[in-house]
Amino acid sequence: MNAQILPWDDLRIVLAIVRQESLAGAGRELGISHATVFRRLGALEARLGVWLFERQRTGYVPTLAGDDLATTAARVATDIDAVERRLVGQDARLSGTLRVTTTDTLLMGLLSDVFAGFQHEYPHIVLEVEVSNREYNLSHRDADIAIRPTKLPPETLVGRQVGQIAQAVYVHRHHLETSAWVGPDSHLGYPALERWMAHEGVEAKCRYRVDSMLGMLAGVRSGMGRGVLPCYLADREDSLMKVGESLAPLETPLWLLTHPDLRRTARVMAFFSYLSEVLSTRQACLKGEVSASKPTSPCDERQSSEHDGDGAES
Amino acid sequence: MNAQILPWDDLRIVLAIVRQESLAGAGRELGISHATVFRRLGALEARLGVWLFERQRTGYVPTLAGDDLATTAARVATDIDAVERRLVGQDARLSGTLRVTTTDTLLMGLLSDVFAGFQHEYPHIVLEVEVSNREYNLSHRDADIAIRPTKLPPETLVGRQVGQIAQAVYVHRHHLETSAWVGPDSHLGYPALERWMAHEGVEAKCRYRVDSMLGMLAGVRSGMGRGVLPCYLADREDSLMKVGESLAPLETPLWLLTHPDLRRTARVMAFFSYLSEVLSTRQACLKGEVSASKPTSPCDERQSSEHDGDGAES
DNA sequence: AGTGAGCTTTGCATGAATGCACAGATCCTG
DNA sequence: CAGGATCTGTGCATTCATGCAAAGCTCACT
Repeated sequence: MNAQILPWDDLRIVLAIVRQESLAGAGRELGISHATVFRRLGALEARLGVWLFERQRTGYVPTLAGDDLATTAARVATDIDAVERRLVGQDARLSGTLRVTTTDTLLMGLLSDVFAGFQHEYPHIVLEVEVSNREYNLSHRDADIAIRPTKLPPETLVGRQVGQIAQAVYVHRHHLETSAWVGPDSHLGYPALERWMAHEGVEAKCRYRVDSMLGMLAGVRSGMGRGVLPCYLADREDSLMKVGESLAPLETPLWLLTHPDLRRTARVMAFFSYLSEVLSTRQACLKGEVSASKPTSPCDERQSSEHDGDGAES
Repeated sequence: MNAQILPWDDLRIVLAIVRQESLAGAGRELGISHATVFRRLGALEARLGVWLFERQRTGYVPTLAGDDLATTAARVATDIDAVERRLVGQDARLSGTLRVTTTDTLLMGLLSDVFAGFQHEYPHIVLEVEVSNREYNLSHRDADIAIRPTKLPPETLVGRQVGQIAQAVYVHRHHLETSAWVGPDSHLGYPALERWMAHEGVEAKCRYRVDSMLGMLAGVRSGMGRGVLPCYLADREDSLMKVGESLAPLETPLWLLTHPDLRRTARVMAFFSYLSEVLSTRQACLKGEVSASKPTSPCDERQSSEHDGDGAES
C-alpha cells in the first residue's frame, strides 16, 4: 500500500507484545513466529522514528508512545471483533472453522465421540477444540462455542442447557475398604467440592491432592483413595465402583453457549442442533443412571433450557 | 497470523472500494495494484462467506454487510490516523518523508527553487509535493503541510502567515492597446476575482475563459487579452507588463499550515523554519514590488503571523 | 458504427515476508 | 553449581503476496 507508516495489522503486533510482555508470548498469541514479531516491531519503530518498547531484562516494556498505540489498538480490536462477529454471524455456509472450548473431562468422558459424529455429519466444517478451564467471554472469537458446566452462564452469552451433570463418590473395586481420599488442591479452583468435603468431615483423610479432575480420576484409578468424580467420566471405568447415590449438592447444569452475534451462523446453529440432539440421548449417562458401556435407554422428554443472556426466552 | 478471518488491513481495502466505487479507484487511493485489490477482496469474502459488494455494471456497490464493515473501517481509520499523527509528531529525526501540498501557481512561480534549497539543506528528508487545489484538512496524513493563499485558514490546523500575495492586471507588451480580457470560468472557483471583474465592468469584454491560474498566465502570454495574475508569477515573465498598481481587494495572505499533532515533528519544524526564513527574503517578490529577475532587497521586519487554530498566539 | 478510455479478471515472474533452525543469554529449580 | 526452560536475535531457504502485462468487456463520444 501507500508507503504506509503504520500498517493496521502492526497494531495487533504492538498490542500482543504489551499484553504478553515478550516477543515469544506475542508470537504465540498471534500464531506467528517470534522472529516475525521481532522484525515487524523493529521495522515499525524505524518508520515511526519512535521507540515503542524498552528492552529490559525482564522483557519488553512499553514506552508512553507504546502505551498510546496499544490503547488505540485495544479500542480498534474491540470494534473489529464486533464487526467480524456480525459478519461471521451472517455466514450461511456449512463449512469453515468452528472453534469450541470445553473442559478436559468433558472432552475425554463425553464429547470426543460426539465431535467425531458431528465431523462425520458435516465433513466441510473444521472443528478446532481448545481444552481449557479458563474464563471465557467469546468476544475476541478465540472460541465460537463454549461447552461448560455452570450454574450461572455469563450474561453476555446465549445458549442452551443440555443436561445435568451428576457426580458421586467412586472407589477402586480392589480397594473398597479404603478410608483414604483423593481431593482437590487449591489450584483446582473447585470451592463447591471443597465445601462438600469439609461438610462430610473427610478433609483430614485426604492423602492425595490433585489440580485437575483428570488427575482425580487417575488417582482413584490407582487406588490412592476414594474421590468425587462426574458420573459420565467414572462410569466408563470398569475398575471403579460408585459408592452411594449421586451427590445432589454437586449436581451442575451443562451449558452450550455462544456469542449473540454468532447464534445465526449456519455452522453454529448446526452444531447446537446436533449436540442438543445427541446429548439428549445421553441424559442417563450424564445423570449417572446407567453404565456408559451399556446401551442407553430412550431419552426423556426435552431436557434443555435456553439462555439468552437477559433471562428472557427468545 | 492466526488463521485470521479479517486482517485489519483488509478493512482499508473495503473502505477504499466503498469510497471510490471501483477496484481501480481503490487501488489508486491505496497505492496498490487494482489486481491486488481484486484478490484481497475476493479472499476476504471467501473467508467470511458473505458478499461485501454487488458487482454491477456501474461498479462495486456495497451490500449491507459491506456498509457495516466500511462503517467500522471509517471509525478505525480515524482512530489510527490520530495515533499515527501523535507518534509521527514525536519523531525527532531530520529524515523520512514530508508531504507538502500547494497550488500549481505557487509551485511554478515561487516554491520550486525554495524546495530545492530545502532539499539541499536537509538531504535526508524526502519531499513529496502534491499539486492540488482541493480542500485539505491534513487529518488523514495525505499531506503533512499545506502552503496556501487564504484569508481564513481552517480552524483545525496551525501555522504561520508567511507573506501577502499581491495581484495586478498584466498585459502582453506587444498588445498594450488590447481591451480584451482573459477571465475565470466557473470551474476555477475564484468568486473574489469574478466579483472584482464584475465591479470593474469588464466581464463583457472577456473573450477567453480558463479553469486554472496557469491557464490564465498562458492566455495573457499569448496575447489573448489582459488578465489578473499574482505578481510573483507574472513579474518573472519579461513579455508581460503590469498595468497599474496591485489590486488591494484581491490581496491574499499566504499561509504555511500543518496539523497540531505534527507541529513538533522535527522535519516539520525544520521545514517551517526554512520556509519562513527564505520567504522572508521574498517579500518584495510576493508584493509585486520588484521584478523577480532582479536581486531582492533586504527583507522587511518579520512579516509572518501565526495561527493556532483557536486564534490565540502560542 | 467505430474508437478510445476505463474497468475487471487472470497468468506468470519477482521479490518481500515469513518460518525454521540455531546461537547466545538469562533465569529458575533441583 | 549444573541443567533445563524460555527468551532474543540472526542467517538462510521457502512461501506467498504482489505487480506487470494482457485479454475481454462496457460505456461514452465522435
